[in-house]
Amino acid sequence: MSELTVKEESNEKKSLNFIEASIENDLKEGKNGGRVHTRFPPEPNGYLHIGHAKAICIDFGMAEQYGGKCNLRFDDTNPAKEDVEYVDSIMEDIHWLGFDWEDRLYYTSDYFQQLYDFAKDLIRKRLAYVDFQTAEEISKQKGTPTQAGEVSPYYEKYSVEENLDLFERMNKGEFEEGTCVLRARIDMTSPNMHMRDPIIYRIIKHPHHRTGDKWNVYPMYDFAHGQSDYFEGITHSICTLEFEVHRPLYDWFIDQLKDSDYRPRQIEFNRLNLTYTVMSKRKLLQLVQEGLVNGWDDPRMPTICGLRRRGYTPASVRSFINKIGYTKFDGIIDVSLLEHSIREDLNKTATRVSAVIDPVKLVITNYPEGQTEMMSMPNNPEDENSGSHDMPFTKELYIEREDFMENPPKKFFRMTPGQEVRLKGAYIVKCTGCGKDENGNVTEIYCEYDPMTKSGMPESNRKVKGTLHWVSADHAVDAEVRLYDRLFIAEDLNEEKDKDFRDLMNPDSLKVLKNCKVEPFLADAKPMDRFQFTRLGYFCVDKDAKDGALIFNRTVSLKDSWSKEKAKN
RNA sequence: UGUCUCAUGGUGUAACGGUAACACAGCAGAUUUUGGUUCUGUCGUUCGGGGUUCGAAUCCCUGUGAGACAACCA
Repeated sequence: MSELTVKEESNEKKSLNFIEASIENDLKEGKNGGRVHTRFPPEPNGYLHIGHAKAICIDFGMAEQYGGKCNLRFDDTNPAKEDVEYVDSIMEDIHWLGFDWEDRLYYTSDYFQQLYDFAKDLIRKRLAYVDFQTAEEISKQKGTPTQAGEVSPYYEKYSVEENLDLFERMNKGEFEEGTCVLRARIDMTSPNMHMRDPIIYRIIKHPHHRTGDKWNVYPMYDFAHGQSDYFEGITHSICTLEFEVHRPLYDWFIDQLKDSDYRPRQIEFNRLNLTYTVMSKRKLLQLVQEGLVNGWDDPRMPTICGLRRRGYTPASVRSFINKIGYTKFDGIIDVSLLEHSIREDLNKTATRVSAVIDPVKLVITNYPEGQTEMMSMPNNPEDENSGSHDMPFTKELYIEREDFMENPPKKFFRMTPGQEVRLKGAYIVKCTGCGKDENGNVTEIYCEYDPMTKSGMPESNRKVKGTLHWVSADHAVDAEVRLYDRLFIAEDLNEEKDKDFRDLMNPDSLKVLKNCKVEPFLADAKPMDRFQFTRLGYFCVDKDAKDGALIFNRTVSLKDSWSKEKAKN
């Protein structure tokens, strides 16, 4: 489907965002030999979400736009938290979005030796020292944002040779986790906390998913990221705003490392927040682990795999990212913009089919018993080349229960006694009444059809207020339909600081309908196939579906002006 | 009583010293064999106070508000 249409939306004229402006400025000044080389650096400790999609689009997008390259680099400096499980899913998600790193797949662990050697250089230059204090002591000495830190008693305790020896012994495993660390020697009085002799190496005796038990010391993020950029020849290291305070440290290490004019530069943009959902890895993990959702790819999750299973197309996600822009303002995007993006895409591409999700029987009392007519239904009125498919029409049909009202409010244009409606693609019928059970529930609806109003006949052009979708009771196929709604009831979860986000979950975020009737054309639909259920919304076949057991996920409903009208009364 | 960053309609984003605009959302109407789509119209915006300038959303000062930073996480 539209997975392959990657570059179609890039040709529209747009003003430059601040990242593009700054890259173009670097280019104009001839920095780094006119190269643009970016990287996407996920930590393999969770699944990618739509916020990462934003990062992926800018990282790969800038490279593409300026004739450069973008590396994929797994930032695997903490073996205690990371796992190969995540590596594969991350690569799958990037590819699904339509981006490719070609042969440039790297791991920060590829540079462990270089980083280790660089750390020893710093020791030799007296710019790093081994500190045997506890985490609490170090933290206490670090001061607070408003109060300077104090110099560590280990600052000058050992000679260069002793520090070198100690660091090597740390790596040999002679010390237990937490007994000592290697710190860069910068400035304990710096107003920037990150410059107060940051820890650059700590002992972790947990096997690494790629290097096994080769190392007992692992570099911290700040000591790995910028240097890895440098080793790979990255020119623009684009990341989110919370790393802004780290930039002086990023630059400090690069200064110690560089031996030419080349230098990578960190640029920070605003992270994506969406209304009615959470975006932090920690909270997403919690939802999964506590069984509050059905896994990382639960269609209610803002994960890439969740959106995929929900029925979002890569093109729609990219178009959404394209609309929200990159700035330094920390705002929150209305999910309705995401929904608009997928409707916009699917309206052009999804085949229209008939499905009744809350069926009630409609009997056409004057239609011949046992007769079946095949009605031709256009696959997509938005696309003349999309063709059509046939749908059987019989005396007994199913229609939506909510499309009938015995005593309707004003502006109800659907089935009600005495009123004519059109059965889409078939005949105009007039409702004559309904049958009820002993509790007064409608069990059947009766109508008469006008044989002269079959679609295509001149009389079918008669003005009728309402058009209903239907399926033949004799031919309908059973299906399960899963209706999804927003996961949370609060618009901005960040505003609800005093509440646990789990208490703000929407109890109706998933409704499973088991007794749905779909047209026979759908009988052999396959997982991930996308459709528009006429008048209802966009749906895709869930991966749990099997032959003979159809399951559909609602991606998004159609816009519904009737429900708004109804709400007014 | 620190450092850094940010502040434009309800939500985002543009305008780069010269008429404040675009998208989404909302509202109203037209078209429609989907109460969908499409089309038209409409509502509504520069955080406050000073200054520079013929002219300020934009530059300067100041105030206010918001976010980030005190993990041996990334």
